[in-house]
Amino acid sequence: MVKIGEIAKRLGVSTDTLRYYEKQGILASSGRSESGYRLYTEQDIAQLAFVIRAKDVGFTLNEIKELLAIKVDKQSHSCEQVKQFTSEKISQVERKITEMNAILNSLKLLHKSCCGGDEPAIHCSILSALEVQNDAS
Amino acid sequence: MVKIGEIAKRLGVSTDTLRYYEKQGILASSGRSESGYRLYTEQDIAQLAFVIRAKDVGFTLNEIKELLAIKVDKQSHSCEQVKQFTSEKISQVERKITEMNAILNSLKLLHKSCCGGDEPAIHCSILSALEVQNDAS
DNA sequence: ATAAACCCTAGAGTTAACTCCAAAGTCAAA
DNA sequence: TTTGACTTTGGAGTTAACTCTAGGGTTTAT
Repeated sequence: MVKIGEIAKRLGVSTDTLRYYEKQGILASSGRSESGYRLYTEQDIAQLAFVIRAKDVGFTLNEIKELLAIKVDKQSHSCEQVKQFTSEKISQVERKITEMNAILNSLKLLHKSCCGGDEPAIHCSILSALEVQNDAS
Repeated sequence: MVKIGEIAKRLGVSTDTLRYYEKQGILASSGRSESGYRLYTEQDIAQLAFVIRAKDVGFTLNEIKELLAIKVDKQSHSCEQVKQFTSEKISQVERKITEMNAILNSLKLLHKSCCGGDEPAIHCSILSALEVQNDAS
């Protein structure tokens, strides 16, 4: 059980952010000390790491909340609901990966062909790189 | 040369957003009509498509502006600068793709193992899926 | 035992990225 | 020719996700 400052430092976020996430229902601490300090478990840290990763690749906190909320039990979601929801999210992530790869290819093309020594620098902007891709497709 | 409404509809953004992007130096129209209407070329549309894609995968407008600004000419950037900058961005995108794949794997695991009929539903949350991944690594 | 470094809450302030509004000019169709 | 759908500008308003401040309690190192 670690205090808020420790987990903040370990994951590179501010303590304010952690309290904000708690308020938003993203990540509550597992408990409190006698004096009211938040105490986090390793599980909490794993969850927070997931949140940060998901945020970094463009998910909103609300979407992340939905992801974290996936559970199968009597009260909340049925199996079917979970299957459906995860399917949608899988497609969404796969689409993002595709888009990311397109951007990556543009950048690589740019990196490779821009300054080719004697050759004319024809592909020296993202846009010209994009054009080449479009031509190729 | 198409008007702002046309390009907005084709790319699924609002005309307000396009004017906002212009103000931010992300994408200016190629010209204006007699009456002052913004006119866009197919090139502009390609550029805007890139902007939208980059935004969708988590780049900020400022980062996108940097990407679009890459050019090699006497006035602006040297070859070395471009090489350096694109290298950094390539690493960044590759890291994002890795993170995205981690999330994708969690989701797939969840999708596959959550509702396995008779078997107990052990991997029924992102967190338990994450744990399995951590155990495996 | 006291200063420094930590933690608490409530609420105000900030930034990015839109989004909306008012007032007015332009264009195509009936 | 006038109605309706477009466009213009400038500026105000909104939302998400923090970030900061004030005023206080707690822990730890010296």
